[in-house]
Formats: sequence, structure tokens, C-alpha cells
Amino acid sequence: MSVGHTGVTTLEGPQGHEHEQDCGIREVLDRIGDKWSVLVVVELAAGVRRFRQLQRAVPGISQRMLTLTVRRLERDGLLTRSVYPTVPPQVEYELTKMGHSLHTQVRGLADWAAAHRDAVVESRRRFDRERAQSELQ
Amino acid sequence: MSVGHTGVTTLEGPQGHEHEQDCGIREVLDRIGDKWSVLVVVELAAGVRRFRQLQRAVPGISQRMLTLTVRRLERDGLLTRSVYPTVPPQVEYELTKMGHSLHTQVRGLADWAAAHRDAVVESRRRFDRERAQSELQ
DNA sequence: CCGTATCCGAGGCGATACTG
DNA sequence: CAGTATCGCCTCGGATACGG
Repeated sequence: MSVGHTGVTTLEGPQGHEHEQDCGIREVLDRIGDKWSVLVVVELAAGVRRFRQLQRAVPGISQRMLTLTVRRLERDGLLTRSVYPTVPPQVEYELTKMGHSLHTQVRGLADWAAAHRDAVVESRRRFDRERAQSELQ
Repeated sequence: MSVGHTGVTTLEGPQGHEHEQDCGIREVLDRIGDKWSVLVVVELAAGVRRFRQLQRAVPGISQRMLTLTVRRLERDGLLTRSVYPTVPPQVEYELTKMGHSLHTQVRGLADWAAAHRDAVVESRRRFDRERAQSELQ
């Protein structure tokens, strides 16, 4: 894998595909299927953000993961990173047009989740209950 | 965590959230953000499938992961599992109405991916090239 | 403030072997 | 055919410390 650069744990996201038989879905998931990307996109959809702002806006994220996440999104052309050589340094992140178009799709999923959350919860409850039943014998 | 049942490694998917500050997005990702769920949903969107059929349709998936994946989707009410006590046993999986509605959203993402794949690839190329540059000094 | 480097644990997932 | 049980790798990601 040609270890040439300074070893940022790899910017390539999850990792290499191999088969490619599906549609482009695996491709998307390998991009934004990780723990934080989507949340960052959503936050940035609301407007320009600085590093700290992002970190505060996305509750559990660590500094390391925020860095990795925005770098990958930048690499994919989903956001831009603007460095202002002030003191202290200041960096602004902003969604690109493509980033916003992705956000639209993500909104779709979020809306779906909101609309079906109750049904999912109820389904799980039933499933678990019935499962508990059959375990008594 | 009340280890009561037969230990299927947990059907709860990824694992428990904790903060909940975002929208319902983390929720969706915890459901279908794993390696296989979406691919199974997509395949089932085409029609009823049996276990083997699914496994063949989703190239890299192992027997274990297919089992876990369909169980979780069933638990969430996204698909139904019908067992026919024939010999040999025969089990059919079919998307529920809710499963199909999810599929619609997933299609949206897939279409987005298809529409922007080239742009993403190009963006990466540029990013990596420029990165290689600055590494020479 | 904005990163990067290193260490390390947790668990997702694959391989394999075994039941009904 | 459909599913379960074990085992172990390997990668993601959190904690921490340091640099510009």
C-alpha cells in the first residue's frame, strides 16, 4: 500500500472495496457510513463553521476524529477548508455545492427515521417479547 | 446487560447511543450504517428471496453476517421472515412496506453517488496530488 | 486555536465447524 | 437449506500528549 506520507492513519476512509457488484451504494457507505461524517455534513449545512464550533456542535466527537472526518470530506470535495493565517490560527469549513446536494439526500433519510422511529421501536419490542416467550421453552 | 439468551453476539446492531443531540440521523446510521444491511435491503427490494439467494446476490457476505443482518432487519420491522417447514427447510425474506419506504431513500443516496462519483474521484486525485507536492518540501 | 503522533481497548466481521 | 457456536484478526475510534 505504498506507505509514503506522514501516516495519518489513512485518509481513505473505511478501506478498500474489492468486488463491486452492487450499485454505487457500498461506495456511499464507505464514504459517509462511518460514525461522524454525516453529522458533520448536517452541521455544516447550517452554515460556515470553525473547528471548535464543529466540535462543540457534534457532541461526542474527539479532536482526532473531527480532523480525520473533515479531511476526508475535503478530499472528496464535499467541503472546503479555508485557513486564515491569523494569531491564533483560524480555519473555516464550508460545504461545497456537492456537499449540499449530499445533505439533501441525508435529510431524506433523517426524515424517514423521524417518520418511522415509533414503528421501529414498537417492532423491536414485539420481536424481543416474542423471543423471550420462546425462550421459556 | 442481562445476559439471558443464547448469545447471538447481540441483535442490537452497532450499539447503544448515549447523547442524542443530533436529529434522527445517528439512529439511521446505527441501523443501516453497517456493512451489509443496505445491500440486503436493495436486493430484497427486487422481490422475495430465500437465504441462499440472498447470499449469492450479495457477493462478499458470510453466512454468519447474513443471518445477523436479516435478523436485525426483521427485528426493526423492515422485512418479514417466513419459514416453510418443508424438507429441506425453506425460508423466505420479503421487504415490508416500511422496508420499501426505506429503500426509496437508499435509492436516493445511490443515485446521488452515481451522479457524483466522477467528481469525487477527480477531487480525490487533485487532493492527493497537491498533498504529494507539499510533501516534497 | 488547530492540528498531529502514539498507544490501546472494544467489537464488527470473517473463517470454520457443527446441528436440524 | 438454514442456522448457530467459537475463535481470532483487524480496524475504528477514544485518550492522551505534544507541536505550530
